[in-house]
Amino acid sequence: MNANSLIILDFETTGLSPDNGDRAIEIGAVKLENGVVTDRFQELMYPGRPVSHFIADYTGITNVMLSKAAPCHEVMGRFSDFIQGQNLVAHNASFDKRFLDSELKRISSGYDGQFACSLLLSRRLYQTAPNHKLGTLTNYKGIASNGSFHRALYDSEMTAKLWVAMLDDIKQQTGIDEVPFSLIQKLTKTTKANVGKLLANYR
DNA sequence: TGCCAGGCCCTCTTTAGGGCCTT
Repeated sequence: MNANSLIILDFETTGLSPDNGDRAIEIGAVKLENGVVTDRFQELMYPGRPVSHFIADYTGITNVMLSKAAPCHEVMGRFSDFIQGQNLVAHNASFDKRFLDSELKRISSGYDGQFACSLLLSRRLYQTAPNHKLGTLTNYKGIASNGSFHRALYDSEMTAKLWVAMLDDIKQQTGIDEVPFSLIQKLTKTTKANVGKLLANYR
């Protein structure tokens, strides 16, 4: 596993639950190496069924756009190659993990990285934020936004910027130069009340 | 036609319920 890089990803989908037949319609991801975006992945994919008005409104992704896209199995095959050997991050990772697992299972593929969740980390670090939606958090951290939320690549780019800001805050509070993935996992699992103590004792 | 999830996290909790996040 590459310790100095990770993949930040975001799915747009036909709905909330792959167990109910929902499918991915777009995948966006950036590779973050030492805090810098060094690679990108973005593709629409045809899910084999029309998307609802709600999803078209929510994402801006229409059935006409999807009718010209490659089918899910082709896109996910390419994305599987993109993420091999990398740890993974998503905002509310439990959602994206369900769709990643579901779509890769359909093509008998998988991945070897571990997931971290920027939503869970932000709840630990930014306990006074108005809420922990991606758009609110980027605004809260003064991160400039100049694109459309609810598109996969844009959301993954914004999650990457939030991620870098959170790592910078951890570095500042601990004095360490690099934040190991294991510390992220530890922070994500501890109680909110213990975050300050964990960071203060981590040197 | 109508309806659909799941993990986290708090609290008036743990023999439970409801809000927050993601599409």
